[in-house]
Amino acid sequence: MEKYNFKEIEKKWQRFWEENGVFKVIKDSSKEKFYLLEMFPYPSGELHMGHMRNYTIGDTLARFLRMKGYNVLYPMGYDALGLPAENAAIKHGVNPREWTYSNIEKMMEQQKKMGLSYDWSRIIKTCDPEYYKWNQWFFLKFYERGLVYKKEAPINWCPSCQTVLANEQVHGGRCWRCGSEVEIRSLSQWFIKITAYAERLYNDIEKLTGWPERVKIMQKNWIGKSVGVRVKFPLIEFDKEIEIFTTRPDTLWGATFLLLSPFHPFIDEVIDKIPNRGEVEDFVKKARIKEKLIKDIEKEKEGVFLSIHAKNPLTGEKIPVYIANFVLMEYGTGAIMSVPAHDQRDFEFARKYNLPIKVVIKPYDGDLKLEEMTSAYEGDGIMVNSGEFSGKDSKIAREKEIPEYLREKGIGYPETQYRLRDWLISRQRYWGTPIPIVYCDNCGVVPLKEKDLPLLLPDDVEFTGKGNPLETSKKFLYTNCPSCGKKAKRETDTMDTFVDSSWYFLRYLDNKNDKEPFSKEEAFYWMPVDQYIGGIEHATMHLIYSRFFYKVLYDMGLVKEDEPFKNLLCQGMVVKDGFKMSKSKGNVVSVDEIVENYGADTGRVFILFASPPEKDLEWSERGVEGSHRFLKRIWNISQENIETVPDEKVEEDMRYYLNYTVKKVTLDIERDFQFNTAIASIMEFLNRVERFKYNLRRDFLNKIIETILLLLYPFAPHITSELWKIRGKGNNIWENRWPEYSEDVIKKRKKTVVIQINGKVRDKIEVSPDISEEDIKKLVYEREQVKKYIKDKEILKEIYIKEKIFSIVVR
RNA sequence: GGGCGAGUGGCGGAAUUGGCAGACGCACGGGACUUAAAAUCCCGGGGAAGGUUUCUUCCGUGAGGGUUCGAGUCCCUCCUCGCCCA
Repeated sequence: MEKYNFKEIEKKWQRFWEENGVFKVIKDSSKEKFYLLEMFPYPSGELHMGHMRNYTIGDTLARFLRMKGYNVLYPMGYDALGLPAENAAIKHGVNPREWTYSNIEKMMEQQKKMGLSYDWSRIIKTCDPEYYKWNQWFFLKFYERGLVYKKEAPINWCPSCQTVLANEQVHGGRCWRCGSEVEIRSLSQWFIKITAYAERLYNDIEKLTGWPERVKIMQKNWIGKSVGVRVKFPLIEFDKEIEIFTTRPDTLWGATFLLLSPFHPFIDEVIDKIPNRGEVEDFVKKARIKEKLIKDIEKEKEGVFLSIHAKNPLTGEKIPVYIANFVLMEYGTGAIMSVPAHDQRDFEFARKYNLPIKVVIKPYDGDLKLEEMTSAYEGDGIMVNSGEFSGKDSKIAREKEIPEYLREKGIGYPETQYRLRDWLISRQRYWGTPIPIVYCDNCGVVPLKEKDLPLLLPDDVEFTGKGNPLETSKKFLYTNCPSCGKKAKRETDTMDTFVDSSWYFLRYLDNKNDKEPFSKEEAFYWMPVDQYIGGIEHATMHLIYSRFFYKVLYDMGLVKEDEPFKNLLCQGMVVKDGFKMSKSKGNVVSVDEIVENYGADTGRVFILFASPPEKDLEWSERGVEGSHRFLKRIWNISQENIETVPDEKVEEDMRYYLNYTVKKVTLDIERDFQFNTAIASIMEFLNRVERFKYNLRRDFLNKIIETILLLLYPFAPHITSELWKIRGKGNNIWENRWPEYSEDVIKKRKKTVVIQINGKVRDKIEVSPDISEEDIKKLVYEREQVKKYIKDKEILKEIYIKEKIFSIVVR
């Protein structure tokens, strides 16, 4: 018997799979399809353990499902546009294109060494013009549908580098390269109107029955639907109204001041008409920068009086208008009414600036005294001091009566607000999809013609770290207007890379199509994705943008349903010594190292065995060795030539355990992707087989070993392929059907029934299945143990749970 | 502050969803093989007390209480940690 030479074996089978195109798939309506998708990686140049975990889970599932008879689409590609390539260009002077393509090569190499069974012929790289052409095509289609528009929006600006910074390039309010303090500037940028789909995105979360609950909750929070009213507060010093949005119209009578966001446009309108101009300007300037830069730090509630008053439209009271740093311009109208008695933040603000507090809701079972309040009462109750609504239940009144009343009086109207903002897709960067727009002095903003796509990224650009490199390309910048033919200038913004990843799963279906992004026919066959696997970090952005994109495609008639991902699995992180693997922590274990030292099969088995997929995985070198030992035992037992002395009793037992194990492994994978327990039961079975192998008929032992190989194939494909061949079973283990099990054999087995007396286990008996309660009762009371414990006692109760437990209560 | 989730041996983790807690693996201890070590194989194990040769009893799933013949699992209160949103 040869040693388990995993290096040679793995290389050999990987070559075989590739050369024979074993995992290529095509549309085949005679088979049930299964679209298995993993989140495609950014080609940073090296795969990390998180990737390996993601792909190991996917590949195991893919191989399992193929044996189950599905037509499995299992593709891979690269999310290849984006900032790091450009950073490398600035730092090391390498061309982003070369840098990216060489990284892709490296990563593919690593993925192949893991033995992943992708259909590589379907590969996509988003930086290929053949790919991003369709980003541009979608942009034009969305434009036609009124889903794309341009507007002013704030950006991070480094005054020293003369460039726009992405949020991740801002470190502690400073430029990541030169350390200058970052400014906020306003720039005209492209947006996609995702808010037009907010309601559908929100409601359809219900359809996502195969998604983890927490992801759905995160999406709901992200979309942030709230039902309320919009109310107009007339100003006293100006002939104007301030509009506010509130979900608590039942507290309108308690609004004792108004708060504006520091970004509220009204501030600029009145700034030179107020007495405390300097103070206000100061506050606003600081608040605007802080707001953008230190988003996640707990903000001290601060404000400034605008020297203006409004009139509460319901009480007629004169109330002051303040600017406050915690009011968001992005949400609602950028202005809120403050009801300090019934909102904690307002309460704190009122106390700090000595503003009036007015109680308008009392708890159902008590009183609310202003003097005694130490915090706001935010619950529901009985309305007081609220004109004709006094005495009503706040919860009931705000649903319908109050909004209707406001509408009648012309004060306000019901409205639904979303936290979700339109999607800003403009990036002032080179390594992205050019936006297919030109600016013409005659015709204004003109979209390119479809036939002129793709609009290619030019090569004559300079990477200096200053400004947008695209602006340095003479070839790119100037063109003729598609409409009038006169000289025109191109848009130099490129698209957010989330555009690329919003539809990539459709391009796999038809990656060589040069007439359309994908054929409808392929999409109708393969979509939706049956199982999507990836990290939880994409719970909101990517997964919302993709859902949105897909709904638009549905409206365009390109796909047959309006949700792209039927089932979603979010795998946990890979940690070591309690921390996420990272360079800064110095606890990184490289994929290459594991494949080199133990083999891909060992790495795969360890990753799947150490933890269930959705939980974090603690990396353990010893654990890896354990998995390697397990494979060596498989290697050895598969090739042993032993003399056996069959024993019928042993064989009968073993027949049960064989069937039981097949069932357990099958259900563990199918039910919940419980690969860890599936592998554990294969190990358990192997332990038993080794103990009793001398007492089994040779052909039965062969069947057992071969079943183990089939069960193990999805987890450890190389070693099982090799052993299958060595045993003379043929070249292609993967062409076998997944093992079947006999429910009959499992059922016929004698069952152990536990006997409990007063809740304590006192004895156990073996019974044949389907034994009647009468018979089992007889057996139970014959037992010495039972007699001992019930002697001289009164039997109060007997409980029998079929084939499990017989419980007696005595006194 | 709000929402969600988790807490089980020395460690990673099991437990058919209310029915023998700790499967499987790691680490550990003992033994076999060996000049020796590695590798491999076999045996052992939650804790405590008694018994003294493998048997008995008690305690035990973050803490406390409850429901139940029976709770890691269900309910209430609290503590700690993680994630998301403020």
